Amino acid sequence: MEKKNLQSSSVTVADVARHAHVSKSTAARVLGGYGVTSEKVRERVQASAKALKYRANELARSMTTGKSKTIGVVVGDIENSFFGIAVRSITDVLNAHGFNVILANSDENFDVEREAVNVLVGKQVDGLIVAPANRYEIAHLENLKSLKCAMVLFDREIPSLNVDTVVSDDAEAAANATAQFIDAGHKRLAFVTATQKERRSDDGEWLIPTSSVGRRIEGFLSACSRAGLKKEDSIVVLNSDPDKGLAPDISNLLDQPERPTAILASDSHVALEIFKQAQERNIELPGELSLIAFHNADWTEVTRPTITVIDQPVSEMGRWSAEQLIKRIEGSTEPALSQVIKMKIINRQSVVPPQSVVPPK
Amino acid sequence: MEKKNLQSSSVTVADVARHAHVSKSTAARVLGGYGVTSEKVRERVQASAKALKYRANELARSMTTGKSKTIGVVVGDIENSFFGIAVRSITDVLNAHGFNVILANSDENFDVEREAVNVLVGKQVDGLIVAPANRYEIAHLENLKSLKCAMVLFDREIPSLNVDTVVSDDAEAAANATAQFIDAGHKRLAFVTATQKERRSDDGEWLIPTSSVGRRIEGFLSACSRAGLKKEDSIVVLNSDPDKGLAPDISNLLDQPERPTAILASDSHVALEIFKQAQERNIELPGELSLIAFHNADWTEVTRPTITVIDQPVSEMGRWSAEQLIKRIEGSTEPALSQVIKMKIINRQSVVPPQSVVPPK
DNA sequence: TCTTTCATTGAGACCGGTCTCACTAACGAG
DNA sequence: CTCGTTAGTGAGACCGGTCTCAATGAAAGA
Repeated sequence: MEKKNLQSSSVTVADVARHAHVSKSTAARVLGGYGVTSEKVRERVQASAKALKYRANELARSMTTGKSKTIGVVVGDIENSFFGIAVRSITDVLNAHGFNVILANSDENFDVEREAVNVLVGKQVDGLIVAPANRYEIAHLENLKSLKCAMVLFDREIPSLNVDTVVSDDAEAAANATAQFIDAGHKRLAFVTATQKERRSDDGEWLIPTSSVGRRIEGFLSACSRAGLKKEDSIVVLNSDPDKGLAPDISNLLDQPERPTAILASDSHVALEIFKQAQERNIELPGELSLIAFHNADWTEVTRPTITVIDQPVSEMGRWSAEQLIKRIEGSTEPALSQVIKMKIINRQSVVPPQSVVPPK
Repeated sequence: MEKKNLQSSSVTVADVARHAHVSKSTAARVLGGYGVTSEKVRERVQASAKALKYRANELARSMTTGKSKTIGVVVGDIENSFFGIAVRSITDVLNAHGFNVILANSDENFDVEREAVNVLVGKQVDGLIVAPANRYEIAHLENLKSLKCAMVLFDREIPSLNVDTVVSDDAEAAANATAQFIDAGHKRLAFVTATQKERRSDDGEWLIPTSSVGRRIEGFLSACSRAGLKKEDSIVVLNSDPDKGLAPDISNLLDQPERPTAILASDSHVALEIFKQAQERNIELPGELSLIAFHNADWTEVTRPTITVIDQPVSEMGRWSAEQLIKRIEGSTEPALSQVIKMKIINRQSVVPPQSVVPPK
């Protein structure tokens, strides 16, 4: 009553101990829930804690235990519903196991990602779930292996890292969707993504930094060549100028004299932009343009036509990554797992044979 | 070379100091970037730090400084694009100022929210941005006022808390949208939200826990009564069974013999469900049913008809909340601000006079 | 040459918990 | 009655940083 005129600054174990007339050690045992204490003392300490409105300082706790009960999650862009759903399922699983999530957006920029990873490691996260923006820039992730920080890659693989990874079967799904176009009679196809290509590799080729997109392109191209399509009839549209966004590239694609009759969109944002621009140009869907989109976005069921999509089991991927991370944190030492979750095509109305081969009724 | 056979456990200032042949204090000064050090020593310490791959332990740093450089953000559901955008803009601002974000989903459940807030405070966050799920349950937030933890309310106000708050002008915008329906000749209107009503208050009335939704309903009802609409012609549809979701409630609404001719949807999810169910029932939009939705979701531009929306400046709200929080953390003591950000209606094609008053051409 | 000043450094307390270890008292066994 | 065992407690080191304060030594002024 005469002491403690400090305004509000936090109440510590020592304060509670003093109030309950026990040693700091004993109060800590009660409040920390470890060791042994007598019934009598326990009640007394708890009463004091309540009276003083004691709150444990988790930072101090983490300092000594070495466990922060915090996980870093690094995604491309939380605004994107793909990552929104992923983060949701990840946090649900982690929270259920007593972990909290520090969220970081890489903006699909490698430098931002590296910085984010460093900060998170500095904050002593127990683990990381990362959707790496660039499969060719992996030094910052490689460094983690020497630390006690668990890691799971989400949606994008980096085989050389040899670390737990969950992806969907991007190449196969893209190939299947492409085959569906080809089976319907399409001869000029495009794959459209908002990803940019990057620095030439040693052998002079352009590289796709985002592994999932890269694999989709592989699938698309292999299905095209398997069907004997000419190279110039299997168009891959990338983002040519990040400042302007993808819209100009889609304009170019739709305005070219021999525009494709079928497009595979790498995500729902891309599909929406294609849909919008087709409407503006009075390009009739699906008659003049067939469309398949990755990601079963909610709105793809209400457009006319409804849109055939490749449904990514995002929640399942999120859940797997979180559960696997927890296993690692709990000490699992099994060899790195690579989980591939199958996608399935949901057939709706946006794929039909190209107009030219269908005689008008 | 003879010591330090510890496998990988972290390198500390003391280790660096030893390696550089200086005291712990001096090494700490260099690595922490405070105090004064000579050029020579600085270089030597930095070289040692690099050689040993030193990484600062931010937890330890936070312990002594009392600043964790971490902010807790509690939203209803990150899967919802409204919150997705909000979190994005919040993290952008905070990251730019050196803060990290711990994300928590309340699922619009008060108990979850309270628990989340407690955990975050335990983790010594420097501040909190909260979208409180229940404006009548505020004890957990009131407690924070005695702590050194800054707070800003996002999208939902609790006047009695007297804390910085950013909201949009929900009542006014709802009233304007409703007036637009009425001006077009509609006489039977509905407001639809996924929120549930809750425990009767003392005077026997049902309460809407989500402040923003509550204010929208107020605006809707006051515009209705101002226009002289009968009470039974101003329908408010709430979620009657959280387990089943809102779909059955929308079914009921659309299947009733005298269904409304215009609906105001409280968010884009609700609007999508209404749109979908109207399509299933061959209810023609906008002829048989006019629709206005809160939130300018990307897909509202590609449906047929395109949907008139109330555009919420979500990013601006997010930015404001983050900037205001930073001001508080930096010590601002100005009286609590209440920022109201105006929404504006984006007129598209989904509002027309009701079919019965328009003679078919 | 002696004192003063200032820049630089080192020693050690501290943050708020956890945890090891020693100590006490009570109990049952021999 | 003495000894070993054990439940319960307290003292104090420790985690990895920050920060205060005193000590050192060289340069500058007298």
